[in-house]
Amino acid sequence: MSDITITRKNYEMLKLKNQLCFPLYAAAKDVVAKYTPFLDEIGLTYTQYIAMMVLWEQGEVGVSELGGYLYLDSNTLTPLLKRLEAKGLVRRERAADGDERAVRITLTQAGAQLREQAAEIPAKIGACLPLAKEEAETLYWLLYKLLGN
Amino acid sequence: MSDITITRKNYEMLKLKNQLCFPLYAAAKDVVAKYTPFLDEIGLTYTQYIAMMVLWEQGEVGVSELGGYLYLDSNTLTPLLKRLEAKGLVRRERAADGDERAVRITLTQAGAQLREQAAEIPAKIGACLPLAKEEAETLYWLLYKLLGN
DNA sequence: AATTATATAATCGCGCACGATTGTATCGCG
DNA sequence: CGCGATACAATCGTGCGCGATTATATAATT
Repeated sequence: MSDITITRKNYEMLKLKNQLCFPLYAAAKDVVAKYTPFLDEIGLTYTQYIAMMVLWEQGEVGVSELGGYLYLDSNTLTPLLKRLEAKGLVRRERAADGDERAVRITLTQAGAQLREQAAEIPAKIGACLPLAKEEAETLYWLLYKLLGN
Repeated sequence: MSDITITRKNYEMLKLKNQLCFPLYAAAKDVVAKYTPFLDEIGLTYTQYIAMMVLWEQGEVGVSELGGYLYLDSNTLTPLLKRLEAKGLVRRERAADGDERAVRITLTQAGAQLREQAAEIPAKIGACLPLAKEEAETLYWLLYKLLGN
């Protein structure tokens, strides 16, 4: 082993192509971008869409409960939910009887009805991702493992 | 098969847990968050860090060339590079002789020296990701396939 | 040479993300 | 009961991302 190898720093790991995080970062942006044309049709952003998905499934949630599903906090969710409220898709109200701190998010009729159009999207996205079914399942599994679940 | 199965819409695919994109989105944020304490020590954000990585490797790049590596455009990069310039890490200059449209990004001495501290980061990150080496390699490969490469 | 097309970076606007703080309500404990 | 700790949502500031547009310089075409 030469003196050079010993004394010089090894910058190999610092190259973009040797990083796991970079393709993760880039692929996440890329896939969200694939949603955009479909989400534009129903007037939602990607983050608004996943928030609506939780509401369609749960019916009613609190802000921090929603944040638990989405890995987001009130600093992101409060303005986002206000925008969904402005579009007439959700209601935000503090229970008059119960805990005055908690804000309950519920679907309006328009918000509930939007589910029907949204239901077309997963299949459309699946069709334009360049992964075989088995690869998608492996990726799904690895991502949840990376998330620590 | 019952009438209900035929007439009702199937919302199964619309559930968060059946989506591939959501763990991708969440894991990307989560891993970037793991970088933050290390990047704080050298005063960079994650996006600034990957921009510096390209510069450390390439020495000198144009704005759109950099965008080609990072999947970003001038609308994101111009203000980011101005912030790196304000920190004294890069220079932005139009060639007096050549193409007056192109902006060349070069490292200052401080920017070049920062590489040494940054070189510690990949190993630290690798150590706190809950994936075995082989899993990380599979994930890496699947992400690049998803990116269309 | 004049005109049109293309390339390049910058600018603008909006919606996230997220660290940090604030204000209020509820809970736990003595 | 009182009071400190905790929970909850909102607010604030900064930095991305990105669609859309703009300004200018270069290239291509007639």
